Amino acid sequence: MYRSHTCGELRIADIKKEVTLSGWVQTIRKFGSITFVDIRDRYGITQLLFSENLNGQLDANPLGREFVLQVKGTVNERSNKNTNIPTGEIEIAVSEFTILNKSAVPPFSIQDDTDGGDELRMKFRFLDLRRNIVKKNLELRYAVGRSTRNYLHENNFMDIETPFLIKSTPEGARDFVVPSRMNAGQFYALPQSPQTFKQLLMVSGYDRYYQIVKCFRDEDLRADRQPEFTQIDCEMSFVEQEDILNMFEGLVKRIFKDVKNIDYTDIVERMTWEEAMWTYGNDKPDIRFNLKIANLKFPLHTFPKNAESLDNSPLVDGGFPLFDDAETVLAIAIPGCSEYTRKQTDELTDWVKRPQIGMKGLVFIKCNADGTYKSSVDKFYSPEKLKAIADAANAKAGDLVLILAGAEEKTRKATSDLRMYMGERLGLRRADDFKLLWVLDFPLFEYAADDNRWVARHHPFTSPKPDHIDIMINNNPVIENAAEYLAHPYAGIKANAYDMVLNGNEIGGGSIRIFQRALQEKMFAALGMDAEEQQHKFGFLLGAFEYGAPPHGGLAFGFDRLCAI
RNA sequence: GGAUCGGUAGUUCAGUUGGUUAGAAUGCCGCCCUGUCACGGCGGAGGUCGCGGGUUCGAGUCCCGUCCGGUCCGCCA
Repeated sequence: MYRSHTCGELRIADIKKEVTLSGWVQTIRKFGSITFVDIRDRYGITQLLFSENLNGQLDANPLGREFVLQVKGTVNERSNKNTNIPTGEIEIAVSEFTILNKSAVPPFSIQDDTDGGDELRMKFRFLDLRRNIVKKNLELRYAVGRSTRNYLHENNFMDIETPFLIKSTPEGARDFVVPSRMNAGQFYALPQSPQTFKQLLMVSGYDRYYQIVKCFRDEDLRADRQPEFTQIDCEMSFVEQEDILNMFEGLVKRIFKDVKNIDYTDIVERMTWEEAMWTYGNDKPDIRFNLKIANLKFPLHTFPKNAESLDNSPLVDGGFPLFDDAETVLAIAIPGCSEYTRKQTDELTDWVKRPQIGMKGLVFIKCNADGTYKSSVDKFYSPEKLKAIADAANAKAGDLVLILAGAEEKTRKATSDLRMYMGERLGLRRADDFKLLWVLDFPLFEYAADDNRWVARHHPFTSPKPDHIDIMINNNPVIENAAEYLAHPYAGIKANAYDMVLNGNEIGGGSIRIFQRALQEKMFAALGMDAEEQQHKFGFLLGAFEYGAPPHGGLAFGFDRLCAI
């Protein structure tokens, strides 16, 4: 852990040189008249050797760990004293030293493999930041930012700052607010994203804009979500979806090259949102591994629309009440796991029953190597039927078929989680493997059952697919019966919106925007805003659209998440 | 707002069915060791068991309340 091959910028070639250096002392080991001290500076850790006559002076100082030392000395080549073989490392034989400052005993060990817990390290963040591993993260973040700026600059994007103390545009997350001194009782909002500003910049003719910018959303935390985060925010004019996809997969490939020296030469895969939900149960699938989901019963509302009728379902004749009553039955064939023991299948059952997943149980079919089938539902199904189900799940001999049944949304999410868990368990989610994916054609609207109204899935400035605009304009958004919202025309309207997914993480998303006042008004109306409210909240944008707003679109990457991955 | 797990030495944690003086590792302090590098050896200091109340002959352990932290759901245009 403390081994170093360099000292500052010194190399083996610098042996015998006289040097001066300063740093934090991390460990001290004494052997009679010799003392070894590991000193850490911005380049790494180097060992100092204090000889007999200096030892006393060092000894005379009651030193805590992590005090600051400046030393003068000579660079030595380190060797194994028994064999006299050089180790390829260097050390400084100290001739003179000054203690620049002393330190209290640190509350945790300042090493890569620290004993400090999260809370303690955050309290003493300034000590945590001394750790090499944390410094490496900041360096990586800097490199990603630099690479981004270089790429966007070379592609004629311009970095333009937008204001932080702004008018609240309440839609979506809760705003952070700042009290105004000038207008007592009134508040500024902090931007949730520079969305409307960058659209105004497009109207102004700055047709390639970007900004690496802080955004603020006053929502509860998650492991990968913070109230204050950074976006790579971009917007372009006179473009279509295809232009955006090409430009920004170029950015991510460039970051891979600059930061990790990875040549991402594969074609970035694309799939529609419906396909992603159907095949992976998730709008941000990890496509590093297969384990696709088979839909044994009801589809995600008619997708794929004309592929197979429900009569072809292996479950159509019934026989097992749990499946017969379920809205959705989903299966995953796990290759080569038919030999799972009772203990292992029980483990999986317990896993899906955890509160986080919340399923009541797990049905499995073992597709034995000899062509027979053994399942947890043997008493409900004939061997022929089991074979039909296994075939529908694309299982081969030697596979284990896992089946979940229940309400559509919950079951699909649980199956998706189970897929990720099995991928992890089988070692298919390799950390050195990177797979990019565009998910396209998201629904424009989402139904908020609590409020009995439509909300924008992406944001209210997102343009519908061109051939869906008519549907939107010619239908009333009001739903009479909440239970039948899926029959409403709005449920089928797709957006010109896209997400970039990396290894199962949403790293960026965006859309082609609405740029005509009439359509934007229709969109606001569909979300339940009357003319007065529209004018009050978004009058500035609607007004701007009247002055020759160009077609435009863009996207934003989650900078922190991208760096984390 | 809801569910769930946790809080014990500086730190990371163990602590059985409620039962003697609450332990380990590491860190810290002292002594020993002339090439260590997760050094080694010997010794020592270090605890309001988050806080408050209750049950009991007896509470780190059981119950109630409360505070703090993690994870998940809601939420995240």
